Order: sequence, then structure tokens, then C-alpha cells
Amino acid sequence: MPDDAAEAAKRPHISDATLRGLVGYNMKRAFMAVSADLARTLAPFDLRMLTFTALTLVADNPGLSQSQLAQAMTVERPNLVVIVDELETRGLITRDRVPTDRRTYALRITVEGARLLAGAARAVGAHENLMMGGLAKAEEAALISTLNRIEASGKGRS
Amino acid sequence: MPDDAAEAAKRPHISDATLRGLVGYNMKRAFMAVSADLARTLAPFDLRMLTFTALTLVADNPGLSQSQLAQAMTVERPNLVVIVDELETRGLITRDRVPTDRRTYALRITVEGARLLAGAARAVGAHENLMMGGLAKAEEAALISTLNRIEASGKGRS
DNA sequence: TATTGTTATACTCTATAACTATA
DNA sequence: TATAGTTATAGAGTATAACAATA
Repeated sequence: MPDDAAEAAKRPHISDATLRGLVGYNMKRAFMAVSADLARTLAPFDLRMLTFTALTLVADNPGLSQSQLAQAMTVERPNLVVIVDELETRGLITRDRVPTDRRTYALRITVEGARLLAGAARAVGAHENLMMGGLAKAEEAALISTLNRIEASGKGRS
Repeated sequence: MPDDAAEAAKRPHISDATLRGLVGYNMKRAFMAVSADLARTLAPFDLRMLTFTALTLVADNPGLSQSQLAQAMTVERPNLVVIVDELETRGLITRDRVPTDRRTYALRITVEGARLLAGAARAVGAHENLMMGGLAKAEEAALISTLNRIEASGKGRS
């Protein structure tokens, strides 16, 4: 009985059957696979998931403030500062003072930022097609809908 | 037209419609909600997702080595060391030398570890029920199956 | 008083290189 | 030479407290 080590050493597959019953475990593994591939996809554009997300939200919501962007991204304000700093330093977005409320900055994408984003968005689209290639359209829609329901469940308990 | 900031400031909702079309974005948001709730669930047991996962795998695969555990968890060996150290220091698992291969350790859960894990697993089950409460059984099974397919897509591209 | 943006700081998770002891 | 475990280290991502400027 204490010789289970010899068995385990030979055993090629470790059983994670217990954990496979938990949605969270499967979600973590799938998310890590997707985010690793996304990182590879964005690397040529010198973007990460967070900077790509921020750039997209700024493009779609011109003039929004850092607080609004932080809330949309579910990121604490202090953490967003470095992200916005990086995008501004690279000339991808602008940070303009707002006359009506001089505490806030209005974020807008630049022409160069829009050009970079267009290419990155195409690459991300291809990445999504490859990662989700095995899924039917309806299946993908069901997945997104289910994920959103789970996200909402979490919000109610925070 | 440069006055979009005034509009954006008043706009209560920032649009993330573009990103909502990406599975990866929805997965990150759902995963963060789940893992935050899981962290709260495990805190009373002084466990985190990684230590809970490791403890479960050791319980289900007595005698396995650290390399096998690391591979099962998709964690690099150096990062697993501190996890195993913590569990061993707390008396939740044992780390025994294997006579047939003195390089490896055989990991086994202790009685105390099994007792803690039993309570933690019950709490995690309750957490899962709450987070996935809105899903039908079939829907949950479909979700897990889809997540596994996505995980496999990623493996093929690493 | 409350809010925006900021600084400083710390903790967790992840990744790589290089070492040791065994095989 | 190859593998198991280890050390050291670095880089992301996330979280909180506290501050200055502005409302």
C-alpha cells in the first residue's frame, strides 16, 4: 500500500476527474489557453490583452474619462493609469483636459492608434476563428450567453 | 465635434459591443467573477485556487511526483515548489523520497489534509451551485464540453 | 465632502535560466 | 546525457491606502 508511488510513477495520466466536474477549473484552463494564444497574436503589434481592450474601448467611446474606462474594464483606477500612460506615450491615444470638469481627462484614439488597432483587430479576429473554429455559430453564441450569465451571478455576490 | 467629451461624461454606459463579440473577452470577465468568488470561498480554509487544486490532485493520485503534478496543473515546476512547500509545511501533504528513483518525491495527502479538503470541497461545491445556479444541467455540461474543446484548440497552437 | 487622477506599495501568478543530485 | 527538484529572478496583473487638484 505504501508502494503507490511506484504505480503513480508509471501511470502516464494523472486523473483530474474530480476537478473536471467544476466549471471554474475548466474555465481557467480554457482561458489560459486562449489568453496565451492571444498574447502571441498581439505581440507583433506590441499590444497585450489589456492595452488592446483599452484601445478598442477608447475607439468606440471617444472622449470617455479614465474612470469610465476603468469601470468598463473592471480594472482599479490606479492600474489603469499605467495602461493609459503607455498608449499615450506611444501616440496611440490623446489625453485632453475637459473644460467643464478640469479633474477629468478625455481619451481619444489617434490616427496612428486607429491604424494599429485596425490591424490588431483583424489579427484578433483570425485568432478567434482558429481558437473557436471547432464551434458552430449557435454554439459560440450559446457560450457567450452562458458566460455572461455567470459573470452576472458573480456581480451579485461581490 | 470636439465636444464629444461632454456627451461621454453624461453617458452612463460605455459601449463594449465590439469586444462582446469576442469569446476571449467574455471568458475573461466570467472567469474573473468566478475566481474572485472562489477566492472568497477558499479564504476561510486558508487555501487559494492553486493550493486547492494541488490538494485535490494529490488526494486523487496518491504517490504522484511533483513533475506529474506540475504537468497536470499546467504550472511550471519552479512555481509548483512553493505550492508544495506550503502544503507540506502546513501538514496537509507529505513529501517522501522514492527508493526506486531517489530524485523524485512521492506526494500524499495527510489525514489533516483530507479533513481540510473535505470541508473546502463542500464549500467549493456550494460556490459552484451559486455561480452556476442560473444554468440548466444540460447547459452546464455543454459549457464544460465547449470549454474543453477550446482548451484543446489552444494546445494545438502552443 | 466627494471625485479624478496619481503615487507608492504589495501580493499573486506566471516564466526562464541555471544549479544539484540523481539516473 | 537527461530528468527531478530547486533557487533566484523578473514580469505581468491585481488590490489598497493615501495624496493633490478640482468639484
